[in-house]
Amino acid sequence: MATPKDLPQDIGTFIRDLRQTAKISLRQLADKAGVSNPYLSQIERGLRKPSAEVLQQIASALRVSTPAMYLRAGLLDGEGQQGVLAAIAVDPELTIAQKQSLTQIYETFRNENARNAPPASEAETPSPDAESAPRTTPIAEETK
Amino acid sequence: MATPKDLPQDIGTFIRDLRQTAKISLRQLADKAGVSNPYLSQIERGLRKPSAEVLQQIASALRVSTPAMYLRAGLLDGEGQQGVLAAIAVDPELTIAQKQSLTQIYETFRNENARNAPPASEAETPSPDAESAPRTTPIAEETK
DNA sequence: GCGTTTTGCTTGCAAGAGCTAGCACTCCGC
DNA sequence: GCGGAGTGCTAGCTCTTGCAAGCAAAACGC
Repeated sequence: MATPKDLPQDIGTFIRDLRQTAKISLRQLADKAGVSNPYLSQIERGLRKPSAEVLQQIASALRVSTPAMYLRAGLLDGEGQQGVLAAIAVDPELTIAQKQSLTQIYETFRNENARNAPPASEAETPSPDAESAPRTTPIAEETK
Repeated sequence: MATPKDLPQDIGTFIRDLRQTAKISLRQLADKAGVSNPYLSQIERGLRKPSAEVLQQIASALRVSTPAMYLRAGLLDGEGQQGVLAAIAVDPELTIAQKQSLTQIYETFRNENARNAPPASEAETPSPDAESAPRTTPIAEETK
């Protein structure tokens, strides 16, 4: 497994930024997320690499979507094409057949567009990051 | 952390099913995924609970989307309705017209499912298993 | 000043992830 | 029969994750 040193500080910094934006202490977030506060401290400082479950718990406590947290941690890709297929795959409202149909239609569309050779400049969308941030609802925790 | 015993066997069974559908041996998949074959064996039998990174590697080797794998492992929720529409909206590979078409098809499907008000017994379909499998391109590995 | 509370961090440990070395078994060709 | 190749698994090991116990410093109220 990759050592925490190989991991960009992003996820730790990301979590600390969100926490500070929400104006809650490390202990408050740890309690809310159900992880120990020393461990959360280590995560924020990049000394430990949290599992997906821990990330999920922290995301929930910070009211950030799990995929956004995973994206930041490098556990999910931010490519838009994967996003649609992924979303279709996880949609509980679709039957299997419908998922297959949508996937095929989607891929047909993409093939058409590839044939038309769309401008490369449009392929680079930094939007995933920008989307994650505004989705965070600041949590003003009262002092205990 | 939850012990593997608490984890449904689903992810291990899921991986084994996909692997067998792809007609590759445990060793071939392990090599391809970059994990040790004993460990993959343990994962398949539910004796170990793999990290998200390992799941990602296995997903890639089996040509399954990472989110689908995570979903199965309980690392992602199946909240899809928002996800699909949002993903379509941000997909850089789709034209406006295509986005509209996909959106309409998606909503038609959902309306059909809502109208059918599927019996609760049918709503719980193990078919998601079968749905994921046919989307995997069978990998016929040559014997080394 | 004091004591108390809050804050973030250090340290040592247990449990679990993931590995290597190797085993037992099956199948095949000679 | 044999050996070789392929298969899935066992066992012991190292390292990492996440924790509990506790520390040092800052903030606060008296």
